[in-house]
Amino acid sequence: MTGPEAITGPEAEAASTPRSVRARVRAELTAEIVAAAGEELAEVGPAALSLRSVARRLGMVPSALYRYFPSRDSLLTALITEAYEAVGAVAEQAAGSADGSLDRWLALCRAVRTWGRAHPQQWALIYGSPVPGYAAPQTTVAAALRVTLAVAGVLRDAPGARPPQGVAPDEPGLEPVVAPIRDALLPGRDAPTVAATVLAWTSLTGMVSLELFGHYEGGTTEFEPLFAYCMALSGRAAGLD
Amino acid sequence: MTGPEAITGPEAEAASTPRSVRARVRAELTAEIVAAAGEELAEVGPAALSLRSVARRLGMVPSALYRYFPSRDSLLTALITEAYEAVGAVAEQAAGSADGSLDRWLALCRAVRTWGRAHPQQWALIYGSPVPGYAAPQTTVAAALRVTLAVAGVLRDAPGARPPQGVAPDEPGLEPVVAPIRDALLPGRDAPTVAATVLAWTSLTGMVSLELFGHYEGGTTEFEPLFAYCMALSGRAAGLD
DNA sequence: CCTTGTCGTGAACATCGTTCTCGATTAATG
DNA sequence: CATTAATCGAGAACGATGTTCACGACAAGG
Repeated sequence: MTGPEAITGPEAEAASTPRSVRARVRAELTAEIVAAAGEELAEVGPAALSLRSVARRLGMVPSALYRYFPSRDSLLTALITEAYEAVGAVAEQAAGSADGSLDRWLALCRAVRTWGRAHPQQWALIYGSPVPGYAAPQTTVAAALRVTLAVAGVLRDAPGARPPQGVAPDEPGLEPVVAPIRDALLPGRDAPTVAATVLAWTSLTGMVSLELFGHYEGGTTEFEPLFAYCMALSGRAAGLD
Repeated sequence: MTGPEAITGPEAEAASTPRSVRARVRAELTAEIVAAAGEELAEVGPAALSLRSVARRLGMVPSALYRYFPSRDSLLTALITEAYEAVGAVAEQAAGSADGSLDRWLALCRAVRTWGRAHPQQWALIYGSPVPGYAAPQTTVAAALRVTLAVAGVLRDAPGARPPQGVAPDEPGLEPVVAPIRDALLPGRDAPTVAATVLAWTSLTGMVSLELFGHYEGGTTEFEPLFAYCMALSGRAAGLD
């Protein structure tokens, strides 16, 4: 439940400079395990990820893994944070390599979709249904925040904060729901803009999930133009230009 | 892979009038199994759904279930179609019990979300990540079409077919992607409207999934106003009024 | 040097999906 | 009605899974 730190003892290896030799080889092996688990994940998917096959891949005996991860769930946690960091990184990079808020948004969307198509199992791991008895620990929500922040970053320095078009009559009770999101991500925006931003982010993950999970069976034609058009639509609704 | 029909033999019980006594008790027991599996699903979720515990719940021995379902996957298939039918039914009913295309859309959205919150495991089963080695058979895609048709029905008799506001410059290559969707669901609409409809449907599933899968950690405040506002936004963008 | 803690091994347990054989019971046939 | 054929449930078995435990081998620190 708490990740590998729970069994490393008091040494608290701060990931930068493991003091003893023991601690360093331990850190290396831990990384190797995560890497092997990542390969296994990419092949068989999250639900079928078997601790024993990860051990086989490393030439270890299954019980040896328990010196590094207290359970299969904690190994999954490591993979989850890794996946969040990966998609967050490509989102940040894409958002930084374009000019104009709408183009930055579109670049981010394309990058996220490309990453998802390249790593469908990791996508399923973080945006699919949660694994059975798994409760997301704090470390994963922190990693998940990274990609959310990348999205918010694009929206934050939009030029106009132009209120979304087609605005519905003010929904009563919108304000209290929107307040925590605005404070965390989009200070100063009005409630409709924040809502439109949430909708844009939701559309992005929803569209990629629908495609990856096989809910779009409209043939083999290239999906990209529809995706780009829809993301442009949602971006404009959120005030991008 | 093919469902229970694969082992019932040539009698082809047409679900209406099982001829022999044997066939009737068989149909009843099959229904009981699906019901017990549904309860189990609601408690432990799709990935942890155990064929043995379903058998225990019924006081049977595990191997006995194989007289009715050739594998655990086929049992999952039955649950999947059942879930699709259920959410399709509530969507149809909600869409029929309101006037005005936007209000019908909002009623449908609220009904779908309510159903999802009441049956999160079934939601995960159909809109979450697909189970490991599972390939959706034809029967499930037919059932999935039902809710899609309900959505399209609302959009179809929208008054204006008013082109979505904030329309982006015509994306090249939009037309061929949109064509099969238009032919199947929204004959006569222009490409931007069809795209906005896809976006609206995506936003609905995406928003419910995000909420159910715990990706919205903005506190315990009531999510409903934000949901309703966002769905109104996406509905208007698709030309509803 | 010797103690202490870490690590890999191997056996074990409970659970899972699935297959098989074996009586028992029911439906169809002469 | 008697006999044959089909269906069904029970139970044992196989390989696989996650997890726990006791046991040695080894390095670190006093």
